[in-house]
Amino acid sequence: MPPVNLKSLAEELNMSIATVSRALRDSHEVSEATKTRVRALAAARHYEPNAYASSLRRNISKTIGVVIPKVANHFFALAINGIEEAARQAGYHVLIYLTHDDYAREVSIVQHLKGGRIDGLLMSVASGTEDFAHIKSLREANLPIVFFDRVCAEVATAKVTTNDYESGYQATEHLLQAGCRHIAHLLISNNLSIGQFRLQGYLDALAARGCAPDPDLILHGVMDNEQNVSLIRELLLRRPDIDGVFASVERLAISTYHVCNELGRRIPQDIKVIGFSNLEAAALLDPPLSTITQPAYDIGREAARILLRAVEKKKPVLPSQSVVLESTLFERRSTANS
Amino acid sequence: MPPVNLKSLAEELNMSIATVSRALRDSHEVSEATKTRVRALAAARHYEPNAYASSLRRNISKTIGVVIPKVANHFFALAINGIEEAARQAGYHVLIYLTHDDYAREVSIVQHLKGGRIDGLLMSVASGTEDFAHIKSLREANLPIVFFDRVCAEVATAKVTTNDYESGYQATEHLLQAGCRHIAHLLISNNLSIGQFRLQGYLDALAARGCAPDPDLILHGVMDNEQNVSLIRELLLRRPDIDGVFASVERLAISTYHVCNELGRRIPQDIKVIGFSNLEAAALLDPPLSTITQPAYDIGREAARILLRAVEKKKPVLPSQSVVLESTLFERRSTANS
DNA sequence: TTTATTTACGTAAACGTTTGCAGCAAATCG
DNA sequence: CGATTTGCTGCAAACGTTTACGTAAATAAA
Repeated sequence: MPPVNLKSLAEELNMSIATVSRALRDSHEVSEATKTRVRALAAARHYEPNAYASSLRRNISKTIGVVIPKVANHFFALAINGIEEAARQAGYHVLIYLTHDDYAREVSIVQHLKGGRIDGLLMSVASGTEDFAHIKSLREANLPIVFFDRVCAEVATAKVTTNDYESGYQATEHLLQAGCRHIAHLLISNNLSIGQFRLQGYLDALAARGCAPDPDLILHGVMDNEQNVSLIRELLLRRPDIDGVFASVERLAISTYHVCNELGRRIPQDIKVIGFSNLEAAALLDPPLSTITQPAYDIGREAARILLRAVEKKKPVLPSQSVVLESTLFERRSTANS
Repeated sequence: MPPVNLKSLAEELNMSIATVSRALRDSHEVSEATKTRVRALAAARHYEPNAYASSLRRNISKTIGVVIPKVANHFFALAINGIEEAARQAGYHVLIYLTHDDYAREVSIVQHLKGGRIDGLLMSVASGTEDFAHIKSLREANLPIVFFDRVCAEVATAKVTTNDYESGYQATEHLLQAGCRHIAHLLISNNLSIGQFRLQGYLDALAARGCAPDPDLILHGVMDNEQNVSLIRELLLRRPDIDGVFASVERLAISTYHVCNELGRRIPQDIKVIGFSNLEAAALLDPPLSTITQPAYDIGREAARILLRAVEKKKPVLPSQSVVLESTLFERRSTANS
C-alpha cells in the first residue's frame, strides 16, 4: 500500500501540497469547494497527518509528560485519570514515566525530556530528591512545569496541592475528640513538603489542646515496608500508652493494622487509627478505616488544565496560578468511640 | 539562549553536521579523536537530539502506546508498571490512553494512533467493543499490536493472558470443597473472552462434581455499580439457597460484600465469596477476601517485551508468541470452612 | 611507480508538514 | 478604462536529523 500523505493526496487531486495542507487545517484562504474535495479524499484514504513532521515544523508536540513516583497507588492512578481526561479534551497526548522514588532515575528521565518530546510537564517529585538542578534546567529550556501533590518549593511555578496542614490538624483533632490522649504520628522520613505540613497540623492540634508534643511519638518511616512494620511494632511495644495513630501515608496505616493484629491490640477499642488514603476498599477493611482522602482525580485534572492553558497560550506558568484543593475526612469505625 | 543542535555543534567544532551526527551515533566511519571532541562539546552544551526530527527521518518514534479501559484499578496500574519497566529498559517511551470501556472512545484513540506517533501498541480492549475494524486497520497500517488480558480473538497477533479457564475451575472447586452446594457466578455481561473462559471453568467444575448448571445462578452484571448491587441483592433474596459466590471481576466481589452486609448474611458462615482481584488490601477486608490474583505486573512486562522485540527486529508479531501466565489462588477467611 | 583499498570526512537529499511570499485571475473602485 | 483590492492557489524554504554517495588523502597491494 502506497503511503498516504499530503503529497499523494495532492497528486490525486491535481493540486499543490500547500493547498491540501491548508484545506485540512481549515484555512480561510482556500475555497469551500476545494476544502470539500480535499476532505472527502482525505477521509476516503484514511489520511492521518504525520505527527512528527508536524511537530518538527511547528515546534509543538501536542504531548505532555507525567513524571510520578509510582502508578500502583490509588492516588496516582486517579491523578493520571484526571490528567488523561483533561489532556484528551484538549487534544493532547500523555507520556508517562515512573521514578519509583529513585532520584537517579528522576534525573535521567527529566534529562531525556529536553529533547522536545513534550510541550509541558506534570510532576510529583520522588521522595528522595533533594537537589533540583535537573528540574531547573528544564525551566531554562523553557518547558512549562506544574507540580502536583509532591511539589518542589524551589521552583517558581504553579503547584496543585491539598490543604495538608488543615487536614493534619483535623485528623489529630478528630482523634482527640474520640478520646485519644497519646497520639502517635507516622510519616515518611524525607524532605517532602506535604509531610512537613501534615506534621505541623498534628503538632498545632495537640498544642491547641495544651498537649506538649512528644518527639518519641513521631515515627519516621522508611521506603521498605517490612522495616516500617518493625519500627511500628517497636513503637507500640515501647509506648503502650499510645491510644491513637495518625498515619501520614496510606502504607503506614496499613502497616499499623498489621502490627495491631499481630500484637492483639483492638482497633478502635485499644488504639484508634486514621490515615491519609485513597484506598477504595477503606470502608471494607476490618475495621473500616477512617481516612483523610485527597481529591486525586481533581488534582490531576486541575494540574493538567493549568499546564495546558499555559502551553496553548505560550505563556509561562506562574506560581500565582497555584491551587489548593480540600481533602475530606471520612469518619469510620477505626476511630469510633468505643 | 541560542538553540543547541547538530548545526550549532558543527559550527563550533568546525566540522560538518554529518560528522557530528555520526560521532554521536558512534559510527565506525569517524575517528576516535573526533568522537571524543564531539562528545565533549555535546555534553558541555547539554545537547539533546530533537526527538521529532529523528523520528521523522528514521520513521521510528521509540514510543509505544498503551490503550486500556482504566487506570484506577490495581490490575491495570500494575500492568502499566510492568510495561513502563520493560519500555524504559529498552529506551522506549510510553503513551497512555484510557477508553473508560467506551467503544467510541476506543475507535477515536486508535484512529489517532495511525499518525505514526507510536512504533507499537499494547492493548486491553474495552468491554463494549464488538466490532474490531478499527484495530484491523491498524494492522494494515503495519503497526504491531500485542493484546493483554482482554484480548481480541479476531486479530492474529500475540496475546498475553492468564489461565482463566483453569482459574475459574479452581475457584469453583475451592468453593465446592469448602462445602458450598449452590454457587452463583457473577460476571460482566459482555463479549470478553476472559469472562467466557472463567465461566466455562465454573461450569466444568460443577459438572465434574455431577452438579447440573443452573442458569438462574449466573448473573450478568453491568457497567453501573449501583445497578449491580441491586441485581445481586435480588439474586440473593430470590435464591436463599445460595451459599457460595464466585465473582469474575473484583467489583462484583466488593458489591457482594456490600449486599451481604446489608442483608445480614455472614461471610463465610452463610455465604462464601471468592473473586478475581488484584486488590492490595484483600487480606485486610472484613473478612479477608479469598482471591484469584493475576500476575498483573508480569503480564504488562511480558506483553511489552514481546512487542518491543518485534518492533526492534521490524518483524510482525506472531500469534505463536502468545504467552499464558498463571494466576494464584489466595485462600482467605471469606471461603473458610465455618 | 601505478593501481586498489581503506579511512575520514563533506555534500546534499531526503522524511512530511507548515507557511511566507508571490502570482494571477476576477472583482471592485476611482 | 486603468488601478487596486480580494480570493485562491502554487512555489519553495524551512524544522533537525539521518544517510547514500562522493571525494580526498593515506595506506596497502601489485
